[in-house]
Amino acid sequence: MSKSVEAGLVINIINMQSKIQKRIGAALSTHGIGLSEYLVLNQLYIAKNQRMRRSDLAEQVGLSPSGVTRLLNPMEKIGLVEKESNPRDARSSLVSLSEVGKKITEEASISFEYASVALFEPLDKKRLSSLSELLKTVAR
Amino acid sequence: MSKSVEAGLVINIINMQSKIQKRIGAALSTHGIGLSEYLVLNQLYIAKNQRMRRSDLAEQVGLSPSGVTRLLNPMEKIGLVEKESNPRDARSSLVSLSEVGKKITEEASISFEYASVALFEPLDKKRLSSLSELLKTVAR
DNA sequence: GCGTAGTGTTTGACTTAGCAAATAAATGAG
DNA sequence: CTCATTTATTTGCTAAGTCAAACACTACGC
Repeated sequence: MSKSVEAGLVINIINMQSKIQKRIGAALSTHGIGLSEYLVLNQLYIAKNQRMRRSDLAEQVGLSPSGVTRLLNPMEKIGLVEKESNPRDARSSLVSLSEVGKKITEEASISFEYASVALFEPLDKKRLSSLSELLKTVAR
Repeated sequence: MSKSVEAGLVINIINMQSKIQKRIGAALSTHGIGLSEYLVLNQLYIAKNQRMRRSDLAEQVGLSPSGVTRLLNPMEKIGLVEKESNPRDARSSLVSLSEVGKKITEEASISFEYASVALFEPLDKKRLSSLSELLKTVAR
């Protein structure tokens, strides 16, 4: 029973993810956040007005809505993000990046960058952008 | 603050992983197993004598040793794998694939294949093998 | 307007997995 | 041989995240 290229790819991506989790997780832990927290912060950082609806956030970072609620609660408590009520629709509350959150995101991004570069060290620039291109076409 | 190619790649791989988890997880659930369980079964399937030490299994599938213990317990209970004592070293017990486990693995592999192929549908054969090649060089 | 269907978020119960400590056995120095 | 060290596994506790139900609000058909 020999495997298709696709199945091998899936296995390799799973392996990469577990490497990412370990290495990048370790890098981010020096800023007191985990990988999911970073993804949320980063998403808010690049959002218009640094403000988003929780369900959109869930969508973007690949978590369930309840996962976002549970993740955000402690982040609010330590002041990384702020909850704002939505004047347009009282069901959904908006989350925004606080000044502190913005600063932490910028600092954490540097670690994220370094760790990412280290992960792909074995590839030269050309292969790197080729890999990036290919993944981009399947990732979304 | 614009991101490096590497950082973008990491984000894309995380996105892929979450897609994989959802799609392949759904495909495997029809066989009553999850993704981690499949990875373990598959690893045993291709192992010499379809038999491995638990710590090697942990290594291969990217789990902690305790994770393997907890994953394997119910799998033993339903007869997918069997625990054997190791005559060479009584500390480590061997895990082997049962006949039932072998059958389930073969069936689940078909679903895994289909789901994997579907995930990479947007890529033609050439890009596919190119992606595979590139990932292989960084994954291990 | 008013009730029913739909949308966004939170909560309760559960699952999966990790880390560190405990346990159990092998190995090596003397 | 025996004690100390190292190696393999399991267990207690905890964290992170899921699903389904509950809750809160909006919007639409009549």
